Amino acid sequence: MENSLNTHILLGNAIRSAVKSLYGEDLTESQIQLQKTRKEFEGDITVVVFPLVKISKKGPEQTGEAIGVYLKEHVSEISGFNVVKGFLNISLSENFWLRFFEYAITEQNFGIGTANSKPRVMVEYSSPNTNKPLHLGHLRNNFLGYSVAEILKAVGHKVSKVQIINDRGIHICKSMVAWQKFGNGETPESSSMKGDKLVGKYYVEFDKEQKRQIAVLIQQGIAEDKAAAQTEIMSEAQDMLREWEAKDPEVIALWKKMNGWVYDGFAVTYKTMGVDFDKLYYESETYINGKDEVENGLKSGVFFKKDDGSVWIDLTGEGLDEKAVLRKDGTAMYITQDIGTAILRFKDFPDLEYQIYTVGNEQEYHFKVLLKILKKLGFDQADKCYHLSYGMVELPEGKMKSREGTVVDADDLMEEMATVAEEVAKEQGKLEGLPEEEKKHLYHIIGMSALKYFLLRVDPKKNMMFDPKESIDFNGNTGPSVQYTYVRTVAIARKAEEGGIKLNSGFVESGVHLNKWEADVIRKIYEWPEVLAEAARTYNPADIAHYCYDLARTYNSFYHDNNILREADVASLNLRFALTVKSFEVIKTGLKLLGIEMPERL
RNA sequence: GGCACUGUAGCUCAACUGGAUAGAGCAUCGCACUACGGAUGCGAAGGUUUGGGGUUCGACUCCCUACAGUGUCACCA
Repeated sequence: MENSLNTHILLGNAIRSAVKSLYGEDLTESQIQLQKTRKEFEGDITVVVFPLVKISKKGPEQTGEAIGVYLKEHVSEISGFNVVKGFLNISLSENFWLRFFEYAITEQNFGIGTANSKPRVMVEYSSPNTNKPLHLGHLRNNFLGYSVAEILKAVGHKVSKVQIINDRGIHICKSMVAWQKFGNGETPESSSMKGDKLVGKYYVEFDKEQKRQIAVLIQQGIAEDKAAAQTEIMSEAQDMLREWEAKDPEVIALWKKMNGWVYDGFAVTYKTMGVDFDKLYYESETYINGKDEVENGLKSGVFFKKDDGSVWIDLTGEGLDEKAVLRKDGTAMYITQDIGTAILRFKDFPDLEYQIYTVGNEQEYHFKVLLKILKKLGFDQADKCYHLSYGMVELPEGKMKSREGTVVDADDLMEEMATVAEEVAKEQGKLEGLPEEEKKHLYHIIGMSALKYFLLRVDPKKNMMFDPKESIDFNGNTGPSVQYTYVRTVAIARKAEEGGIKLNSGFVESGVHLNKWEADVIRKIYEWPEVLAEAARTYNPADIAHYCYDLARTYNSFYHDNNILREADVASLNLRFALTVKSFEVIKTGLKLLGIEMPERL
């Protein structure tokens, strides 16, 4: 935005020269405090004068008054001011707001940065294990990671969305063993199950058999903790892992087959979620890099070897513990693989500036350790790795918990959301008379918006409570309610167009006066670029969600008690039409960054 | 037990990073509307920001302390 439309630059400079001329001193950046004027006071922008009283050596009111007089005299955009306690409230002229708005409607990508104008950022999210289906926790993870990536893209970064697939290790061997023993050659086709569900089923089967065998051993007088490691089925899984590492052709073939099923299943789930990836990393490939890095670190003395052959790092000097990075049998661990992957990624993308890991907060310690290790290995880009940590999602007691455990399956939940959307829509008589196929699509869109909006509107780092019923309400702070407002603005815009009202500029010349509502909406739109920039800086999509909701409400507040297309002269009609169009453009852009689709009708 | 995060209206969440009288939505109550114990609109009520100290012009925000919740402290991932 040009400087004459940027209030911070405009007022910042003016205040600087005001203080210079009144009191003969230069101000630092931190002494100029500007904020949006609160609703209950008159004005647009507020200068906090407390930091200036030390310089003026006068009371806050006096100081504010003096600066206010100076500003009004020297800045043509300022139409008035008032001082309340230590707050100087400044009103900007209609001319300023109209000029801004004319600028905003000519920018089709208002607020969005120039594509690829900023350094590359990598966002990792999802990163599932391949032995079981995606669950509720993955939903928050995926939506958060996807949204952050889209936000960064919107402000101009090159973005690579990636995930690391944990396709290797004892967990997948468990599913394989169980399938061999109990599967009778069952496939996704023969059982008409999603592939990930099928493999997950055998993971559970393994667990059952394991428990059964443990019970038998305990009966034979073996201690419980030892029994777990001595079962026949467990040793079969361990054998299989060893065979896998030795690249036994039969084991590898089975591993590929079952992982293939899982990927097919995941693909369906990701499609429903509406997320995607630019590049996939597989642990089965990257763990080698990790072992190499450990090897190098061992030579340079960063790591040390214990008598049994396991390799460690001593982080007690950092206030952490000793940490193993390689098992005594030389096999790689979770962290080994992560060391390799981090370094590999910066090699894969030489222009990579920053890396964001979207991973749950239960792994905060893990990442602290990982970054320390990378740093000790002399990998300076460790400072450019950020753990985007998020809290757990809980559900209201009882409902929607799957039979056995506490795990809520992602596919089931998303399907349930569409069903609830259907119920609510039917109850309220919406969508009547639409073809069945279109209805189905809309139920899906509504259900997903409810889910996404609800999960994203909460500060990521906090644990949260997800209530499906509350999330899908067409009133209140929900995705569907924002969608609903959006659809209404589309209808109004359509009606205006049919009525021959055209979107054009020239508001400044036409001499329109802004009523309160119009001024409110313009001011709200003015905030958009700042909100987006802030969200990109803090990796927090919640800011965007709240903003979109606020804008929708601000817009709505007028719609409810006025017919905005009536009772106005031509210039005002044009302005209102333009406000309608711009409002829904901004809302649509905002929600798109959250991965929420906008229906054309509802 | 050590470390980390969290604690705001009955419930789910905000509060522009130290600013004005702590805001929304559900739920509740009142009014309007009416085929309706519904949907909608308007309005009201709801708070010692877990307790206690401190820092300053000013604290939900920063510091100390107590309490409560969650996570984590594996040759698991």
